[in-house]
Amino acid sequence: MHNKSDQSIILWFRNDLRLADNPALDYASSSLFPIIPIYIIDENIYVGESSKWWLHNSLDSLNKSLDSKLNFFIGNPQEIIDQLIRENNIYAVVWNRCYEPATIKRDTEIKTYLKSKNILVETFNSNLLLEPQNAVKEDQTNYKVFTPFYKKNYAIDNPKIRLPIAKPDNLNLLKIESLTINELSLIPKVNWHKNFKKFWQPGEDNANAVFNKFIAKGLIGYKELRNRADLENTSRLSPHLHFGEISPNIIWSRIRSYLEKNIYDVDANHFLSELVWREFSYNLLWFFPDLPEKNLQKNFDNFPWRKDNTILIKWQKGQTGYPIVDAGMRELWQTGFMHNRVRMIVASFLVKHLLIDWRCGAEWFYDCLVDADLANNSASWQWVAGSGADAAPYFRIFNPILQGQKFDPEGIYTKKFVPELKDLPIKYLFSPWLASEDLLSKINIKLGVDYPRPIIDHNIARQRALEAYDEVKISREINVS
DNA sequence: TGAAATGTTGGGGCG
DNA sequence: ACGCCCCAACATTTC
Repeated sequence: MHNKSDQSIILWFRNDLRLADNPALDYASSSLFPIIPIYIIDENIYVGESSKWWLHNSLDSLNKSLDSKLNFFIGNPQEIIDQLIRENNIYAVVWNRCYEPATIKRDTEIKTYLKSKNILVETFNSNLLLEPQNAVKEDQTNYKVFTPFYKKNYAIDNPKIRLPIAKPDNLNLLKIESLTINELSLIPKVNWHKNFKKFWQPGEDNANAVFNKFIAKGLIGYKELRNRADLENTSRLSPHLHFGEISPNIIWSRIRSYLEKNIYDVDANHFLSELVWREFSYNLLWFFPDLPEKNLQKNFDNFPWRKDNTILIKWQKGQTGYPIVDAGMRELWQTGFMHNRVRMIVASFLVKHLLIDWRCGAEWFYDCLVDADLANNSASWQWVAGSGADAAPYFRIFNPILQGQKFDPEGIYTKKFVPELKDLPIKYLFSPWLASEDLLSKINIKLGVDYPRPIIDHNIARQRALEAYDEVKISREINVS
């Protein structure tokens, strides 16, 4: 039998790779037992390629903040933890909760198992302002429309939204036999991500620096300018949030104090509403675990998607012939990220112009985005497709020419990622096929050679999409009657 | 968190 | 001076 004085506590890090405002860490540290911090690569849970790059760097950063005492493992978490409790005198296992269907199932089983072994298990909310069960309607069912969800649950002074917890000091950490970070083999072998480090610096300190920069430079004018692809008014916090390098509570409380100066500040309020969209996505995924695979609205099950891999690949590679679409897809490939407005444009283009299943787009995004997040990605794709909650109406078809003109008015963003068009006057930048042969040859562009002709005519695609969506309308009428 | 088609209005050119 | 047409400019409706 172990002595009580030998006991230690296992702190299982997951999507909470930070020290500040980390309830599980706070609990472990207050327990006064030595902490064995662990991270497990669960090979049964799919992580996108860009996310792996981020994860490696974020873990590296966390490990440094933990005096290089983070213990890495690969395999089945239950087996790994089981071995740890057999080899060590473990008082408790603690973690912060995750909300993806596969993770919920896994964690529930582990919790049951550990309890059967008489090991104390404590879990916490570190990742959401309100957990899904705590943001339901009076009849206990979940919200399907964003605005009431937001208004009823996310008043700025809602006492149910926890204030951030300070970072504990004097951590007593135990290093045990485990893998090195490089043995996790997270860095993808193909070096397409070689430039990511120019755009992104993972880790808690960097997350806070990005947030500070946003408050100082991006927040004023945010409501309108967040849509401008050529400006830097978006927060770019999404990957930091996904991996838990910063908590939504830290963001919430900071903006809350900002609002004390002017509670009606439209920019700060709009920024908070975007944070609540994240909560809404998690809520939807919680109550509809099939969200990543199945249409939330069943009448979309009969939608006549086109299966055309050649077209899909052209979209993925940024070769559609619509410069704003191609710029976005190339930004994604080169940087692991895409501006939010442009995400909507390329998604609408795939689903409505090309009539390709939103799941194909979601899969590509999930693999390419450093901020890939099952809840946000699934909910947002369904929103664009029209099959989701509070979705974009089927008839809202973005015109990729007008969207380019509106949200990249000088073409700076587009020309950055589609440099072959850098000399094309703004008048034709978003519709190069309208430029004269003469003009095109002056700037050394031959359409179809140096830059593709449009993959499909906008007006034809628009008509075709409206007709396809008619079938959804008809099947809805059948479902209703 | 649209875009296009259609409708309305009002000023100016012109017979 | 008047009515008619044209057509921006704006508003409304429809997809």
